[in-house]
Amino acid sequence: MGIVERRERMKKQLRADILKTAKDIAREESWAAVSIRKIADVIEYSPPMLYEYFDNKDKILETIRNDGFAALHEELQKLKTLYRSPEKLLTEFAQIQWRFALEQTEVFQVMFNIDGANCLSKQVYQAEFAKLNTHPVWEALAQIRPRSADAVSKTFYEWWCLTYGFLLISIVTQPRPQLPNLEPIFMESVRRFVRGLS
Amino acid sequence: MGIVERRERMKKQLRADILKTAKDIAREESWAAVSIRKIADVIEYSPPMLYEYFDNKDKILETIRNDGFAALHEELQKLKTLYRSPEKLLTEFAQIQWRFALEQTEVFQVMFNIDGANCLSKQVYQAEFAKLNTHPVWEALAQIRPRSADAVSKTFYEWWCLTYGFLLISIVTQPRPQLPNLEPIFMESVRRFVRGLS
DNA sequence: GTAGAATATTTAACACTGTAAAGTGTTCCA
DNA sequence: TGGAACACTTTACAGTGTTAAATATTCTAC
Repeated sequence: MGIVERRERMKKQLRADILKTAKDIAREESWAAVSIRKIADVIEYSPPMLYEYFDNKDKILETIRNDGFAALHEELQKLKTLYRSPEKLLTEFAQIQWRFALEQTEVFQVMFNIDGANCLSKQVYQAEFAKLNTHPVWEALAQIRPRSADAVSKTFYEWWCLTYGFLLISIVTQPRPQLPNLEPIFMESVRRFVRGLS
Repeated sequence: MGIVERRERMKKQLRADILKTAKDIAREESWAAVSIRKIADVIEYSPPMLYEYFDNKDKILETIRNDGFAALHEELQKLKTLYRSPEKLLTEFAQIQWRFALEQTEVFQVMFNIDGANCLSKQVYQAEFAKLNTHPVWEALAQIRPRSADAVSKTFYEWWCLTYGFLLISIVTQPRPQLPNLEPIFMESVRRFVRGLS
């Protein structure tokens, strides 16, 4: 009775292929160039086949967006087990965010709707700001400077804007030969922010 | 001989109408919903007529983007005559940026390629980072903490990422009605940045 | 092993999109 | 008044997301 299992496995594989192909095209061309027909062409199926796996194009992007946030969350959980110092956790996570934006720019573009990536489903942001007090970054901030939950949440939002905002601007305004090495500037900003907390 | 002048005037008007209509549609629906045909419909001309005024759709967005940056530059020049204190200039400008992003969100979206606004022509960013030492914000930063030109330019980039990054994240992640609550957090971040300079 | 049901997949079509070429008016000057 | 210049529209093409219908394939039951 391994037949249904094999089918299930192939379905999962094809679904993953769709997502990968979308990202590949976006990386090599741009998100504006990503079309259902082009993806179908690469995975060697007819366009309507994609609708067996995703309700519509937007859901494809939504999946990539959610996966992106999930991947960062995973990294964050790893860091939590690695470092006891909340300051260290924050700067290390910022470093990971930088690498992620650099190495998987096309995913980052979807996560924040920039440069042609346009995904209507935005409920992932609400999720990011729900149950804040269990978020490792929130915990780290509270640990560094214990205050009311609301005050910590404010700082959390500042952190969010500082790190992701920096990356967004850096990606969108690229290429920018005048300021070649932005990573040190980014990390310096982050460290100053962390220092300024206590 | 007022005929050619009248024609010239009407051409200019129509050009402005195209830009305004694009922004109107973007504001009421989204940038994804802005199409040549829809604009043509509103200004009551056939679609190809638009190509007498703009080479293509991208040029329309590019114009809106450039106009947006130009508008902010103008405000900045005004501030320069109003305030002697560089700290005051910076915080006041941040306030203006906030209001601009709030009141002309659709222009802001084009300026930074977010939420469906997708404009390929990015040379305005290069222009923003060229001749930095004449930029009022650069001057203010240099005045507060005089250092090497490179060091000031670094700080300028941090300022840019802080303010615009904050606004980008706020626009992208928040459903509109919640945005006003964030202004104090934004301004607080800006003031802390300015304080940290000296 | 074959009929029929269930799945898997494709073909064809619709209503959109940006844009170019060709055609039609309309205005103006000699 | 004829013809050039200009203003503008019609038509068309290749592309988009998406749906319904048609077809091919696989599996199940006899």
